[in-house]
Amino acid sequence: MEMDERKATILQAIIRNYLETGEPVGSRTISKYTDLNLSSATIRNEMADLEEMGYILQPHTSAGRIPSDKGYRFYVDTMMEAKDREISEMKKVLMERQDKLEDMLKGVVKLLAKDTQYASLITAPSANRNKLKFIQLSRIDDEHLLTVVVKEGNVIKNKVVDVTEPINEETLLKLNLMLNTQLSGMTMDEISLSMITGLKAQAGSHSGVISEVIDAVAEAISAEEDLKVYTSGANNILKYPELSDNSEKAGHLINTFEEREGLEELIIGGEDGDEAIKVYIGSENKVSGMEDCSVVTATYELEGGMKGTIGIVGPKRMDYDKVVGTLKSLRSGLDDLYKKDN
Amino acid sequence: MEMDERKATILQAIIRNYLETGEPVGSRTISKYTDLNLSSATIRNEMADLEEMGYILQPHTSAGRIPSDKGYRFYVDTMMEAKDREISEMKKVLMERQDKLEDMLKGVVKLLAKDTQYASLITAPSANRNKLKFIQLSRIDDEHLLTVVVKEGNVIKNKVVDVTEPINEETLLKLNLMLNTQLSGMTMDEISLSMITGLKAQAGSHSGVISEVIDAVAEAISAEEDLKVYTSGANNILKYPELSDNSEKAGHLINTFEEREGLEELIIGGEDGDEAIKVYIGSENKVSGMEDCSVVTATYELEGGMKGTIGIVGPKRMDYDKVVGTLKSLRSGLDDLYKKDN
DNA sequence: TGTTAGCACTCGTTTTAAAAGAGTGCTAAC
DNA sequence: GTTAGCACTCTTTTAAAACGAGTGCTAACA
Repeated sequence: MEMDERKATILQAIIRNYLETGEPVGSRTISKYTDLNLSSATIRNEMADLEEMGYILQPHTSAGRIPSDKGYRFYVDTMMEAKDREISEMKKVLMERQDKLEDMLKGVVKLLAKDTQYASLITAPSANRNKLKFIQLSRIDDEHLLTVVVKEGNVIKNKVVDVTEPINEETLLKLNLMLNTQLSGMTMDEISLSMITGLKAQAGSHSGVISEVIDAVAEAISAEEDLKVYTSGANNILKYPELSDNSEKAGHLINTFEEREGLEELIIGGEDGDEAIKVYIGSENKVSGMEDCSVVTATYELEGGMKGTIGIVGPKRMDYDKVVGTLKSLRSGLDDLYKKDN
Repeated sequence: MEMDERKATILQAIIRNYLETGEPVGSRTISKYTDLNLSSATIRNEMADLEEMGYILQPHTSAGRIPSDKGYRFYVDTMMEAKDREISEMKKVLMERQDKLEDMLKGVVKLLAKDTQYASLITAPSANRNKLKFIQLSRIDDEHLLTVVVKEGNVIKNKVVDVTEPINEETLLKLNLMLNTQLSGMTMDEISLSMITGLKAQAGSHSGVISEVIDAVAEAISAEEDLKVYTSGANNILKYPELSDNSEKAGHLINTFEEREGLEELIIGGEDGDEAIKVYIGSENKVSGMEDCSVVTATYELEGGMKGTIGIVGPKRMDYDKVVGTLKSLRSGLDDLYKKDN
């Protein structure tokens, strides 16, 4: 048995209808819905075929059909008609140009959740190339030293280092000079153990401080840490019975969003293909507890190679066309904006 | 009519029972529950009195009674028997002494939610006295200057300042010296407009930079901003029908926890009385959407006068004894720990 | 050979009625 | 002041019936 055009039309009609209503759809409905002019009996035959082929399922004997994961996949891959959507409200948020990136991201994710009615997340853009721009040691008081690490892209990290004996201003100047001469422009990988040993030797009695400073640098430079995630609309999960009926699972999902733990899984690992927008249906995504969800992700890029990800999590019957369209628009919106005025 | 001892005993029994079961409690139950040796009929009379006095309510004619807000309040104020609870698991988290305060707080709030089965929040400790310790300007590149502001308690803030024309190292040194001489040790209030004007004058052609730096200082020093809130267990709300039945309201609550907005309301404004642990029942707390909840808050203090708040949000029939006991223990746990080894 | 009308059958959902049960308030007696 | 008893109220539970959406199959049709 193979998928011919008529079967595809019927499958599409079934999915469209199910996305709208959330109810299993029967042959009679399709018979009227499509302009194929076929009787419900004929549709029934075709539906039996589609079921056999694995594109649709019957929840129970006397019910209509619902799409299977395979069915959704087919739809998304070949039948979807994503139109770019107007996202004027979000553009407005972008335009207001909060001086704090954080506020902007919070605003966007909130509007996204409101607009789509699905749970949403966004990660702060981060540069891949984690080069050290410069280091600055300053004396806070006799026991504490402040280490400021500035990375490429002007990302700043601080760490307070305890010192056992006071360090005078002169030594500090020397240390600063030494550190910057040797380390600026380096990436994590390029800082070798021998360099560290060398630095310590040069630092003489202050080698302990150097160790701590190097630690601070390592911490600052390792990309993983500051993958900040903002979320909104976890409560939308309650709106979809297929997700909220099992309150155990629903709670787990909500918790994931509240604590933002494990969400990285959604976002990484998708770097291989260069498709900017990706759809994961049901068990296609690996985050535990999200087997009944679909996830759509989009990567966006700001000037300077800063990349971030936007994600939408909803029921499998999410409105793929709409979501993909929205993300597409939002993506280019973010890009444009930053290219223009920064 | 006034509250005599017997009425109080009965009221207590009603509340205790209702906290356990969540069901309206009838006269017969109380007759057996207490050791007053009274028949259900007598209890009924007393209950009628208690209802008239406003301590209990009848959801409908043929149902038992449930406590009113006034009833809960009476219970909490005069009848509660909070015992300090063993919070060994949390102590363990504290002991492990995450080098990051953030991780520690996340751990604590998570365990707290798990232990109590209510939604929980904790704010990062912050010093009240927002004195400036020192300022450091550094050159990032020709267009950017880094401002590092260190506050009392070694809290650090950064800001990148755009400059129109390059500033050389020498000028930078001068500016640094100038700023620190004049500003360190100051609080927000003490930095007057005349001082700022003076600084600008001294800075000559770089007065623009000074303005920006002052802005950074103002931003860093204003206490309000970095009231970081960590939450956990919002999903516990789903466990209590009285909160989750109205999924509109439940969603709103969950959203509040997810986005951590408006939670400050719970926490501030309670500074007046010096009771460390406070209980807000139902409409006693002002956060919108929490009329059906009770909130228990505790303030904790770390060395150096750093203060933070812990909060528990649950249904009005929350187990006050347990929650207050837990918070009491946790509070002293946090205190002890930091006093000991920092 | 593909399409369709017709019909028996399945199975979840809704409706309806009845019964059960929990609890009260009141009265009258102890 | 306390309590047994009883009628009454309202919700919850249970059971049964009716409904209805939808299917699969057969047989007839073009």
